Amino acid sequence: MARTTKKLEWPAASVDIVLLTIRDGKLHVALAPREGKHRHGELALIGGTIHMNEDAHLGETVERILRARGGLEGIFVEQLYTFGSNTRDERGWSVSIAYYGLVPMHRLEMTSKDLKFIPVDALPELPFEHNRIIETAVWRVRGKGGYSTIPARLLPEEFSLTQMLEVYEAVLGKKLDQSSFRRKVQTKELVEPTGNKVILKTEGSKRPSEMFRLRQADGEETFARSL
Amino acid sequence: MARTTKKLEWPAASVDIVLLTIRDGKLHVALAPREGKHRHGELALIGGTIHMNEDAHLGETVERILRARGGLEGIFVEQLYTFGSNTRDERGWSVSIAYYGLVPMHRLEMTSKDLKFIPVDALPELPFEHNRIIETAVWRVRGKGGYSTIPARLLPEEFSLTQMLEVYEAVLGKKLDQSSFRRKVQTKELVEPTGNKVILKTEGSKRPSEMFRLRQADGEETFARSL
DNA sequence: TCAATAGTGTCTTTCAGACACTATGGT
DNA sequence: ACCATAGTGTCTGAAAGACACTATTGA
Repeated sequence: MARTTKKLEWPAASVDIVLLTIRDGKLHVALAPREGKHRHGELALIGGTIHMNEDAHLGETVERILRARGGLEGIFVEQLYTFGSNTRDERGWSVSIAYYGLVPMHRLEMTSKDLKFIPVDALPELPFEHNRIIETAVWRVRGKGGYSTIPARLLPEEFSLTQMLEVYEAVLGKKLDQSSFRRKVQTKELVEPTGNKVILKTEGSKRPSEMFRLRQADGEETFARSL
Repeated sequence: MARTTKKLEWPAASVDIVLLTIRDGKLHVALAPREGKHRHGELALIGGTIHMNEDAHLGETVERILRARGGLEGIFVEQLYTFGSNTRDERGWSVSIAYYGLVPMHRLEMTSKDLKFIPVDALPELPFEHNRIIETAVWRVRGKGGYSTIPARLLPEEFSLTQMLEVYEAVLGKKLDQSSFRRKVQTKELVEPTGNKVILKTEGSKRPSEMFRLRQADGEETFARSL
């Protein structure tokens, strides 16, 4: 089919990661100033190209990028969507394989110096269709995610059910009933007690909470229903 | 970062489509013998490369491929997942942006001559990780899809509720209760009557069925539940 | 009037949502 | 004893699953 046997040209391919976390009860996304020469210094999603000699598969590209960004390892990451067109990058046809990741709140600080966390509902105009990519990630976490244990990945290893409730409220953007939430989470055995009791609220703390950890979800099961 | 400014090499990128349909009450996938010189004649998913001069975005690549395959237009297609590694194609690093599509049963015949429809649970060994891609598509349709109106895209424009029930049974791989199914589908207003009554079963037909069409789903809403 | 498929009614169980209640421990 | 937060009990209503029932037509 190719008219000549000259080497095929492929579209530029990169991996972009929508790193989400919670600050002040609201979802934030991590952005960083671009380092190369193209659009140098502009805020954008963290990302990079596939290093064909180092990376065996896309997952390794993602891990490498996260490691380079200040030692983020072992966080929850999932592929989001692949965006490709001849308009999203002025240099020509490009494909962005987008992932999203959830960073536990307490690990915010240890991430690389020049990451900026911006509330997802107050984003500036970003290059390369990154606004759209972030919207897609938020939509995914709120939709499919809101009814699964995925948002719990925003919590520290050990957490109280009140904290967990608050994370779900932040993600879904609405108040939830405490009683129903506890019932669901416990009867479905999504969490298990660690045996510890801790007083959490910074001031005016009274009764300590039972602490829980996420029960190893076999394949991130969703808590949905049937037809 | 690049050691020299020689032109960057990008991984090979292609789009592969898992075309699903129902035959004899079971899910089948469309495969075609490969046409290029590499692995010529081997059965594989339909797909192709991005034509950077013709295709404005990935959606157009998909549409072009489907058109080339015997005039499939206007069928339901959705992006599935992107697979990328240095092992899935022996020629080197490659990325496959996979889509899945649902072909209404009655349009089977008009598709290109050399498409073969194989039951998804009786696939031969396929090249390029295509088995895994098909598994992912089936898993997606059964999971997320099973609780949405997506499987209804396997039906003709106009269908009876019994036909619809049968499609869902085929997709989910289990019997469903007729009464509950009708209730759900009607109270949620997923379908609307066309006003026609038709006798469907080829032989020994008796009472005619009300015919329905899919009500234009605003954004393919899922019928799931809450936390 | 019978055969065959289309379509309905109703009971039970499950579970979300609402909301009032009790429990614990620091001050 | 009091207060703030942790955690429980219980009622109601919606909807799924099971299953028996009625309806409509052709032959």
